[in-house]
Amino acid sequence: MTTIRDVAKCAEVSVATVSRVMNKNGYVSKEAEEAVLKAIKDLNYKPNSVARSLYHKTSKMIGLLIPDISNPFFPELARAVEDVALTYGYTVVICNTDDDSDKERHYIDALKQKYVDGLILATNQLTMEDYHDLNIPLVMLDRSNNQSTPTVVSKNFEGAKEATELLISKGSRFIAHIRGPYQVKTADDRYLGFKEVVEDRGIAHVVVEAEFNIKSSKQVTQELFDRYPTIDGIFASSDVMAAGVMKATKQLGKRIPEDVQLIGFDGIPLGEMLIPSLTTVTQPIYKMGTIAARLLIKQIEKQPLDIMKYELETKITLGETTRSDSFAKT
Amino acid sequence: MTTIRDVAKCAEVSVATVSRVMNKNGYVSKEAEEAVLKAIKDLNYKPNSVARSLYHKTSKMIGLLIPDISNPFFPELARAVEDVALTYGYTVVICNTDDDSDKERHYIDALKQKYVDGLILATNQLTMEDYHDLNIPLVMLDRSNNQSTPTVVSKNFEGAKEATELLISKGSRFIAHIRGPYQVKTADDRYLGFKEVVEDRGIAHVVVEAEFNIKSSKQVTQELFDRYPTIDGIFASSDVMAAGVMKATKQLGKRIPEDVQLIGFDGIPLGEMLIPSLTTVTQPIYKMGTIAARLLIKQIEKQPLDIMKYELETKITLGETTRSDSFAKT
DNA sequence: ATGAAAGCGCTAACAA
DNA sequence: TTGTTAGCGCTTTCAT
Repeated sequence: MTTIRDVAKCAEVSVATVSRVMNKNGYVSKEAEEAVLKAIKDLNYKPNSVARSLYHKTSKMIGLLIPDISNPFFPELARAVEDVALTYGYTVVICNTDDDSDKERHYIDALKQKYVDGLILATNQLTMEDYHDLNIPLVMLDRSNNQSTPTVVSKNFEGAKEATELLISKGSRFIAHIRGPYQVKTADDRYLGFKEVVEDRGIAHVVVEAEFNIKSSKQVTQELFDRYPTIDGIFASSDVMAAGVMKATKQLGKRIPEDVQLIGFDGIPLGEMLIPSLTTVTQPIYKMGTIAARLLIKQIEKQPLDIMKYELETKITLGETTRSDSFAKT
Repeated sequence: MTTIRDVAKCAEVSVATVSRVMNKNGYVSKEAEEAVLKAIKDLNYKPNSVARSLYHKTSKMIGLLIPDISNPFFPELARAVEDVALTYGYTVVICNTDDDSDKERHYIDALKQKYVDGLILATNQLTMEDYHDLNIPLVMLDRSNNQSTPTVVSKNFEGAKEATELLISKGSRFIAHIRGPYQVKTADDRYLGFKEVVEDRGIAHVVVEAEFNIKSSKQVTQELFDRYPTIDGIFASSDVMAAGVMKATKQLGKRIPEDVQLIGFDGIPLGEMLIPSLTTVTQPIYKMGTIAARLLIKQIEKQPLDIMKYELETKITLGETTRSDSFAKT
């Protein structure tokens, strides 16, 4: 590894001068600068970022904490964060917490010891106090929690309302909502949106809980139809869950959308791949990731934040799991 | 941030002693050790890994270079690598290269400057010489390239043969293979397996190229049926591609598996979510990731490698896109 | 058994 | 304009 000393020797100047030309600060004569630049090139010198980190107490790294990269909601988010980070010269470290507080704590410790410059939290098992004590820039992504930390979420409540209204407008009269885990804010907001609409409209409904995976939602759906065979509309709290619903209804011999209409939430690529393709509430996932990344980098670079809480619009993506002709029922 | 000096002061010993108890080497008296341990606990001291890195020229970080985390083949791989890394105390940095050599080079440079201990390459845009010059432990994952670097791949050639044979045994007589890009070794091997079987058996066939994404394969499939309406079997080089095939056939009014049988490759969770569920050649993706990670860590820790090239078995997963009754044709 | 001090590669304050 | 040097937090050699 060639160091700054090698460059200094080669260019016949001091290390300070080399440092000055690299960081473009301080006075350096034209000749000295050229000599240094040439030496850097000749030796193919790359400054050692560890040494830099040690001095500056920063690392040009940001941590992204997510529950599980295998869950198809997260790769796109991660990709967005990385793309933005790259353009600002940051490296992102993705950590899978499995919604386990010990893992989360472990990763946070490890990252702090590496002087990470900031954290994007798409998971939250710790208390806000814990997070606050970290004393580094933070952004909450997808799972909001409090007011004081910059947050990026989509309009889960409104999106859920629209989803429910869509099912009703297309003729569903007994609607089930498969909600996500109780602790998860996102799942709660969607549930509340659903609840408001069905209650307002006086629509028969039932709510059951499932995990955000296909297996759980499939099983829950089976039990649901066991008890309530006349359900004619389902709002699943995520697209992956909706896929589970489709599996279950297929097995039960119910037709989608003729017998049961289905709408998901998220708008991940999977939805389009399904047959029939999934009607869903699309979140701007990539955009959420980019905003979160920019918000974090702004904090790191001590720029003022104009907006603390981004609530992004969702939009309905019409697929084939809802009927095209309103009110028709086969 | 509390440093080793604070601990030393608190325990009334020198920093050398503190270092000794942390690293469990050198002689330390019982009393000194206890005092230090207590101080560490009291101050909630966490050693600074950047300083450590600077001295040791290692970072306990490994880099994982993949084309794109949004491609559903990679999250599980990444997850496996991370799980293993975690148990050995390593942090993994995932980098999306988009199969772009500049990006790959950029990331490799950035990682080297951070003293990453090793790299897992699930992408390869650079020459073997470039990789070799890096002079750090390497593992090639999924995309093998040469002999001298430890490699983990699955039996693409054999898997492709089995896939093709399955289609034939279940009655397909005019088979299309949608292969992946020419430069990709994996795609080549699968193509060669296909070719061997159809030629040996004298089965009518056609091969077209597509990218490893749904859009490309959908379009290619449409063109395929335009020219060869009598195709009755398709072997897609990946599951995502197979999803594209399903989309296209649906649109063309062809039934799967009655009119056309379909088999994919990979065994990603998506396959099961599809309706009908996908018959595919399942690779042990998670296992590949864990082996690659262990192989890398072994090298980093200077342990001998007993096997340089892992070629893992694939297995056929029967879904609903192939017929259950051989030779039956509706 | 323990401490003082040099050094990992870099930056910045201070001197010249 | 440039060089010398202390120091970022840690490890390890060399004295003691």
